[in-house]
Amino acid sequence: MKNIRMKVARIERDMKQEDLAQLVGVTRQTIGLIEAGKYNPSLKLCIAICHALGKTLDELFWEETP
Amino acid sequence: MKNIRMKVARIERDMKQEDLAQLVGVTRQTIGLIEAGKYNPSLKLCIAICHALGKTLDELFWEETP
DNA sequence: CCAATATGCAATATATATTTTACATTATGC
DNA sequence: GCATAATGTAAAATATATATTGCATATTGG
Repeated sequence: MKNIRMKVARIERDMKQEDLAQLVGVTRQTIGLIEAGKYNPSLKLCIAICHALGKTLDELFWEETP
Repeated sequence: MKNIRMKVARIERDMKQEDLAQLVGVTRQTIGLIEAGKYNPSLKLCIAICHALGKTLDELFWEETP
């Protein structure tokens, strides 16, 4: 499922996918695919993205429904 | 780094590593290695573990320090 | 103490996240 | 409209999470 929260948080910070990618040390494609919901990212990467965007795991990646 | 919060949450629920493993659909070894801090689990697995233990991502996996 | 259970640990195999490269499509400013 | 930047997408290669098996060690209950 698409991660719209992550995309919104990124745009709030006026970042391109590539900006975020460089900040967290991955490729632009990886960021795009995570936003598109086509990747199941690693915990470390999730945490790095959160720090880069000033959010927490729950704010960007939590899902209530089991 | 060892994930002591996850281990505590598991023991609070009186679960063995194997119980949790079955609940979230992985191997006992995978749970053990995550608790030992030797794996960088996927987001989906983290969320499944959280649901099984009645916690959220921030409670079990968040790290303040960049 | 003993027996059973739970956990640690290591090697190999497999699945999948991530990279790399390249091109197509979409948005944005002028 | 045009030019440029931003994003989507796809195939092949690589890195790494996870599975499997087996055995060692620790822990717990009797």
